[in-house]
Amino acid sequence: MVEPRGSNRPRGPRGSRAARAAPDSAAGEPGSGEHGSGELSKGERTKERIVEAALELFRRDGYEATTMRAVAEAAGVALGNAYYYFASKDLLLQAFYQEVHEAHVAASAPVLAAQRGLRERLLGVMLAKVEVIEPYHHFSALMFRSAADPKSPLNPFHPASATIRSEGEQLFAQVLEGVKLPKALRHELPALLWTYSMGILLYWIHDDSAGRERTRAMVHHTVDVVVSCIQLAANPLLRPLQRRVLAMLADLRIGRGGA
Amino acid sequence: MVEPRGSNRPRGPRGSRAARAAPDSAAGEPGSGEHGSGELSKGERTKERIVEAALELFRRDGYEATTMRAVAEAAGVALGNAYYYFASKDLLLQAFYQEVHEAHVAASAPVLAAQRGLRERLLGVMLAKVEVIEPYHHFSALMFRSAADPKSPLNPFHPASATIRSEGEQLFAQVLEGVKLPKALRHELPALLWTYSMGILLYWIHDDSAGRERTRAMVHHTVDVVVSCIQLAANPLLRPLQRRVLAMLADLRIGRGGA
DNA sequence: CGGCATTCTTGAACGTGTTCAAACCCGCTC
DNA sequence: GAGCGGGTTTGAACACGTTCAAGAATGCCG
Repeated sequence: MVEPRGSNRPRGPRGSRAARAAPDSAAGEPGSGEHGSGELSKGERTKERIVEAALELFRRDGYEATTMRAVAEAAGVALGNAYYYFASKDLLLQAFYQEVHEAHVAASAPVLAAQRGLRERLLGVMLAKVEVIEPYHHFSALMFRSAADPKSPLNPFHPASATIRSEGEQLFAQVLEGVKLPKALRHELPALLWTYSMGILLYWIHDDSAGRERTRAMVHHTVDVVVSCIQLAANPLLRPLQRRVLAMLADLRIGRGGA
Repeated sequence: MVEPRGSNRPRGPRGSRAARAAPDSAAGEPGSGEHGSGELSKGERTKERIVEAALELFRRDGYEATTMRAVAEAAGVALGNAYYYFASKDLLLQAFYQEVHEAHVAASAPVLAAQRGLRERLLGVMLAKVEVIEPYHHFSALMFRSAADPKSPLNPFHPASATIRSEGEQLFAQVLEGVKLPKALRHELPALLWTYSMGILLYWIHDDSAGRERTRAMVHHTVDVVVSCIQLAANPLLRPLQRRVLAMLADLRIGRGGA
């Protein structure tokens, strides 16, 4: 669909190739099928080492300051080997997102267990997010840099990021669990809230206030607004507006792959 | 405020320096003060040549495929000289944005002259935007890539982009001219509409439909929604929501430099 | 064991954006 | 003219992300 990338840029001799081997995304956990070898295969162990080295260096030095050479060295492999498992440095970031997301889910669990009201649940989850990502503020800008580029596998609409995006939406679906909602919205809200959280992230990235106070304030405000909007959606006075918004969302979904 | 960038990355010998000379942003047009020499100074002419070469190559080959070496050669200067005038390749893009924005203003003029209703004016201006940027779709992603990075001078909140952003808001202020509005919003709307247009841009970037039809449809829908919201804002029933939104916006403005 | 295929690994090489110290130019004053 | 000084220009050099052809390891079948 998108042309395979190397068409305008001048190349060396013979610029073929397209998809790498990429021993990735096997069905389930390792150690399931095959001839039950004890644990991870050799390649998988190497991949693991590379991810770990990368995450550690990212955390310590930031994304830009971490070179692929440093990652390779820290993982005890040759430079080219890192590229065998991760076709680009950006792709290494995906591992990072995954980790952050899992931490976020974990941090949200207590809130979701304790609170019943929409406002409290949403607020708790959003504040948990801000909490969780705080240690990475110094380099998280990068998320958006390539996230906005349609050609980058990191943008949330790229197939490669589909899982992580849908996991994000899932979390917001949990936020809505047990909450009374206008039924026209029930379907749309998880994706909308996920988008909203991306907006907060964008604000957060630009926020250099101490302790990220401004982002926290913003979360309080916007959660109020969002919850108000959701509740107002039931009001018959707003029916025409609601119709418009739903029509827009329907169109939006045609554009993407949207499940 | 933001540390001057070269603190973690390993450097060659002596990594001092901070601000370049950058013979830029003189008060008015050239040829005003000084001993009235005919026209542009030598340096200004060189700078001009570099911009022109860059824009042409960007248009022809896209941003990534255009190398600084190619720009320099096309401008008839040495590589290093391009960096004397533009501290980075990104900064060259700014010249491009400027050009696009001026084209957008020009394309909007007829609409603003002819239409009186808010919906028509906003719709016309937004469609004009989509029209104007269409030729650059193949590489405009880059706008957002660095636009989202707080450290990049291209992000709209960076001082270096302040002028171009405020020019954008100005255009939307024109859209509102002669339109009846809830006066609480009058102040906020230009910036909000500009933000809205950025959102559309983001959609547009990801839109690979033929003739960018989907974006156009999106514009129609969202303009409807936006106009509805503005009109509803006057409704007393929504006063509490309105108050919340305004409080949020106030907070938002503290964060930025916002005029 | 000997071949063969597949997966994994290597490191040199390429092209890129960017930096820097040294030169060049040009108008000025002695 | 000689010397000075600041704006301008140069091109080599650097570090980086990425590619690639070639080589090891490993597994598999006879």
